[in-house]
Amino acid sequence: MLDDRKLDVLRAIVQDFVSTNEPVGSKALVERHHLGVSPATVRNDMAALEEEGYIAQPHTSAGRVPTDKGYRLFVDRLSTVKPLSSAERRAIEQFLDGALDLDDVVSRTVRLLAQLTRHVAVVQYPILDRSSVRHLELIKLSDTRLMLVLITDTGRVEQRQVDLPGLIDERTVGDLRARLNQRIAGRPIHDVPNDLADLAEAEPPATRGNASAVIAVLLASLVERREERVVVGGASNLTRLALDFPDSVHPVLEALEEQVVLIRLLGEASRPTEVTVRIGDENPYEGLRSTSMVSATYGSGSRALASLGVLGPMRMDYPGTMAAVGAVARYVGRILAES
Amino acid sequence: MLDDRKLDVLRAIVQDFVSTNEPVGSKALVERHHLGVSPATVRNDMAALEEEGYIAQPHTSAGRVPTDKGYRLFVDRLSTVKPLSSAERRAIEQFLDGALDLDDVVSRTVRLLAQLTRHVAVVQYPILDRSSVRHLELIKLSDTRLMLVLITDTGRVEQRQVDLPGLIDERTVGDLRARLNQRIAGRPIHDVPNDLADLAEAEPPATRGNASAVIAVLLASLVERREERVVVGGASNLTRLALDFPDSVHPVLEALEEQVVLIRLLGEASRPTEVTVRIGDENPYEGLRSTSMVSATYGSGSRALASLGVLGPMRMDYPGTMAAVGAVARYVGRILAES
DNA sequence: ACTGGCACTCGGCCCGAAGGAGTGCCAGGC
DNA sequence: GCCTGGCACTCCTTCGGGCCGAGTGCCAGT
Repeated sequence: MLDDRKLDVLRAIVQDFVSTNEPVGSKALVERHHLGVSPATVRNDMAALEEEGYIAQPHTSAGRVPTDKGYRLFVDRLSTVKPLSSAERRAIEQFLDGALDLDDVVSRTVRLLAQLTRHVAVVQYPILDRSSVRHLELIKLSDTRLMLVLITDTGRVEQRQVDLPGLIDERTVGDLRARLNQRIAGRPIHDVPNDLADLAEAEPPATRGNASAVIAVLLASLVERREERVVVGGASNLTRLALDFPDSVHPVLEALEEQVVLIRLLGEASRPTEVTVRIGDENPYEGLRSTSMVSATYGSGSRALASLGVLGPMRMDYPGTMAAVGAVARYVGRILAES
Repeated sequence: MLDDRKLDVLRAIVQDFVSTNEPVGSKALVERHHLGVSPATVRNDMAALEEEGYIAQPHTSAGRVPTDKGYRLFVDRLSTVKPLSSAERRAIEQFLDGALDLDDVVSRTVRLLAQLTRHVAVVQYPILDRSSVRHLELIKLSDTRLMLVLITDTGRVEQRQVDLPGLIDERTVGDLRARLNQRIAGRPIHDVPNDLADLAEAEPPATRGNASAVIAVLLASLVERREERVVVGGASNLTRLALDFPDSVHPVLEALEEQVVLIRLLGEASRPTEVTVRIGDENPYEGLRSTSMVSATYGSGSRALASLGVLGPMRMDYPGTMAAVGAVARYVGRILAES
């Protein structure tokens, strides 16, 4: 049905359309790519490709434009990996190497991705549930109030205030801190609820109320932020390519403000370091029907921590973008593993 | 020069233009506002206002549009404070009351402001330099490595890793922690460098190297982030009003990504709770020449912590926006004072 | 000092013509 | 049987001209 030449034609159409943003015609195609056949032949192939739904005409007497399905085929079978230039490699290292803490890693990564791909970048914080406890700190604010600070091995810091049912002194705070850390330091957050299940009961009656209050707040903090955080950057890249969004960029910008949507999009990415592409109507969210998202999961070692990616028009340089997103994801994973 | 009626005319022009986004003519003016004079008279007034630079014509035979100077006069002398509706008041309380920690306060504030004003919201984190130390925590990661966590009274948490020149044990870490906190807990960050100036020297020789390393990192962390953090939200409001930006929204979006620009804009706001308006070309930044920023400083008590505000087209509802920004700033200040 | 009247200006919109890119199809050649 | 050159056709885009109407500035009159 689709012989090699037809696939070549499709590839050429995608490449030309991506670079010119204009429907590409048969004549222009044979001029710019050495297909070895005449425009008339190409026209026949195009008709076949259109029949199969890989390309479409904006109107009669216009050239062809790839459809979502066409881009999909291109990404799956027709594109070759484009290695990063050494300049890009260097940019990644220089950009990320001086990061001070997790916030800094994330914000630098967003800027880096946006600059590298010239699209909108989206970076998710390491998912709490996939991290481990590094340390739990209790700070006495007053006789009935503590501040609880949870630090994870990925560098996330969560803090909460705890109102205690009874009075507490420094000594007891210290004891409680020691006991809690003994139980949960180094443990996956996922297991913490279990680890602490019986701790309050084992506590001497005098301090049991306070201990329970602390544990309750701690456990609550682990689920509250289950809706994880994402950071977005490079939104001005949208307006640079405004022509590519038929219904204007407004719905896209709106989608970018819906954390939930972004998290869901990123969340569906696959295995660590593998790059996922979601094209046009493969997108679950209405406002993103004319966009593509290229994402990858980053992690330290074999542990997937969270995902990052970029969002752009369907007409994008898939090989280049995929290479950049993949490289950044790998590098971020490495940095987080080190710290 | 500008008698009362001319000012009335200017006020009417601003109000009409803000609500219709069309140059307003003399006839429409007398119809919609009971000025008590004929269109011809209004035309004379308009000519005078144009002479003085308060209004302008997009082209001959078009109505008049306020200039930057016209908006300025309107804001300074012609607008009356618009009290918030009770629904808005309630929205502010409901939105901000459940905030868990500082990150949460900031992100909720951004969303609240964007929703309330329907413009782009910008919120700055409390400036480190204006906060005080609540607690400094040292966590031993390995024999030569500590994590340093600084918690301020405004809820900011800064963390850094410290590589030590020598070995260290838990006991020494505890001692150092205690000594540091004794010196700086409760102190304004501003004074910390002074407070710690002689601490390293007073340290016993055996631990002096490590103590110096910790102090160095701590002091560095206080200046590194001197470029303070801001959070932006509601960018989709820009495209909703795309018509209002002659050169498209692109430069505005770009400016929004320049943290430095935003910080500078916010930083020039005035005294706590007072609302500042910067209109069009009063803006120091090129890309924001066709926007207005309404900002206010928030603080706890009399202490100014940082600023927040919204950015929108010059054609905005100044009284309403100013009221909203002011109210939110006051409320945020109150919340931070409580915690 | 205000008003009604009037000539004038100029952008927006509609329309039709010209131009051009691209297609589909067909008949002929390798 | 597949490819090619040729040709008629479609339809978007661009451009120019003419009409319309909103709005102005000015002037003479009250």
